[in-house]
Amino acid sequence: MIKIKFPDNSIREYSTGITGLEIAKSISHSLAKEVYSVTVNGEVYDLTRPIEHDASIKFNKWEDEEGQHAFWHSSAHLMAEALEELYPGVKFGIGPAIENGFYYDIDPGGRSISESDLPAIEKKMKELAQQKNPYTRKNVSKNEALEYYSQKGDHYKLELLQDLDEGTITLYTHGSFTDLCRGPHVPHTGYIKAFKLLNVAGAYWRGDEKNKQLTRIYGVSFPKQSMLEEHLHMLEQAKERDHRKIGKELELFTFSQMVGSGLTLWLPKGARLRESLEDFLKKVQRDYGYEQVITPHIGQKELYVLSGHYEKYGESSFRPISTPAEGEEFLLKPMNCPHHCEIYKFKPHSYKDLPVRMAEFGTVYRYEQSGELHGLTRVRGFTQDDAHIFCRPDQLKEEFIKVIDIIFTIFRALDFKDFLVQISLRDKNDGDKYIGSDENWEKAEKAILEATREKGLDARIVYGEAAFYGPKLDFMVKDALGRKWQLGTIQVDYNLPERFDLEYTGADNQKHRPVMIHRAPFGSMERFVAILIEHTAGKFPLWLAPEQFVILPISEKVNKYAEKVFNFLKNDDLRGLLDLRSEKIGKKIRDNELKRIPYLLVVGEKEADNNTVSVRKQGEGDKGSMNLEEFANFARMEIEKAISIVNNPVAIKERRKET
RNA sequence: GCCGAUGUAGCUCAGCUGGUCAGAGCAGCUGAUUUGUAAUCAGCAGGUCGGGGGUUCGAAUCCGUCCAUCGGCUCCA
Repeated sequence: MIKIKFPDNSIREYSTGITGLEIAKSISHSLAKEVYSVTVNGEVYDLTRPIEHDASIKFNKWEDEEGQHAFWHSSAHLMAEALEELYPGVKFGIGPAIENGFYYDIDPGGRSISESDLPAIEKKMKELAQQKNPYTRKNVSKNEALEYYSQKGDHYKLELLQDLDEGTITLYTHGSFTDLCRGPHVPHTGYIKAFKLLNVAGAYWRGDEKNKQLTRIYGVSFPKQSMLEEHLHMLEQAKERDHRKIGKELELFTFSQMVGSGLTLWLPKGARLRESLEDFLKKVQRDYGYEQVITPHIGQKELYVLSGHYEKYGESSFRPISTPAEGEEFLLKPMNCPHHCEIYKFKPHSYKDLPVRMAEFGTVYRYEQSGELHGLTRVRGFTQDDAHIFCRPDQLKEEFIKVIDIIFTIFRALDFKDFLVQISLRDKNDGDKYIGSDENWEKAEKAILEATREKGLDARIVYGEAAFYGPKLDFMVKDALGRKWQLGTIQVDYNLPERFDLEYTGADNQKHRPVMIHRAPFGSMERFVAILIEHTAGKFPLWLAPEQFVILPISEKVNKYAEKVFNFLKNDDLRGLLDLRSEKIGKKIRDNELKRIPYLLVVGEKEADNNTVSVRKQGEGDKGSMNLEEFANFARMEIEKAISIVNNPVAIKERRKET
């Protein structure tokens, strides 16, 4: 007999060699139907794998990552079996469960598999699933495994086997298919009731472009058909929110073959949106003691050789621009920091001047590979909401806190409620990788940790993820569909001050090296606008909407009054339109709703008589009537409420010092 | 860059196996309509079917090439 301990600390006795599934059944049949794997003393087991010793166990249901993982991984194997039956001789790479489903990398030999082949594969999978073939686990010696795969002629699996240790190797078999696999799997293929193969893509073996390209088939599966349908619906919704689609519909931006791919053309409405974001951040930054600077789009090649960026971006990016002068070369700037360092060097600095905070919406150019381009999120020219803070080491923590405040202000204004924070520190065992003294690193890391703690951030700390030039703090937001996006970043840099020989004079009348902080709360305007579009589905908050209101006269008889309302509101600093078309009111409402204009103001004879507007809010319908001043105030309040700055005592103190 | 797919009017798309196949809806223009909370009606105009080649008596339709766009290119057996 063995003792099994459950998560609630209760203990039950079972006979040795009992399986997870049998234990689950002994508790209740409904439980047994809901579990997909079982964690035994921290190791995830198949439900059908015997438990030989006393153990603490935890059942993994669909809600548990380990449960989903086993389910999707089993689905990948099911697909592999189908592929082997349909395409005899196919070779297999890896087939893991991923965040939202699974994939398998295969080498189909001379054949090519395209999306049109997926239905046939799905059909075969369905057939194999209905056979309810058990997934059986077998411990094998390395030699046995090597022999199996050399016989099969699958050199990918043989390569994988090279890296595995004797005694840890297991094979899983279901139906006619055997795969080298760590497991765990669900008991049999019949568990996989609902699935869909989503797309086919090329993927390099082991992710290395020097290796052969395999065919990757992505899929997703669920224990119930309804769950699959829900998931597919979610994917549909994501498609509907695609910033490229909405960007076109709302006339925000476009690309032109003539101008070049990856080079954004901001249309008037998109430019207005971007401008509102920039104005907002400029205002916030002014309050936090930043100074705007403006620097050119190109710089001498030597500048980037000095900064080290030439090494990183020079060869693989836009080629240097040569001039009629012998040996003179310029580079499109891939980063703003070298320019800002030169501004810092314009005059000597005292410790009393620091920190110096320099901000610029600086446009940079990097040559992304053609296949990497993607809407606004991956482009070849983009504008960073960049700033560099040059400060003393003892000011790091306070500066971090202020940047965090700025980022919070933005998140609040834009309604990003869910976000994750990651602190990337150095790996102390890998000291050679990093530039800067131990003492400085110590200080910087401590500053970040304290700043995040003081701000009450629940940050994930990752060792070894720091850049070679300094530790960093990253923010990731979750959008309305729960997708994660990397946004703002704050990075400490010891490297550039060194390379540019930046200095300040300390209280001791000695020269000291300032520390630099790079930070970009939005990241880049292009990427951020893309995220914002997908987050809001194009229904921007009032302060950002390119058109904030539209006046809809019921008939020509009230056009004069409509114009009066329009002029009144425009004078009140609101942006809007006047829809004088001779369409019926229903049509005007529909068209303007589709343009996602926040407020539709219907005016007819009734409104003209009373000096009012009938307010209709985008997506919400009729809100009743208001008089003109009332509506203007109402709109102004809504905007102010959104973009008011988080009250911050540090910022206020700073402002006083500067006046 | 690589693998696969796609590329027809401003937009969304139809056009199967090559022979009235150059179409529809929306948008645009013109006219009628003067309208009360998500599409009023009619007419007109719009494309050398991504570019440039080839096969063919004949190509949007087949082949190869270039360009662009889309899905991807380690979340490790």
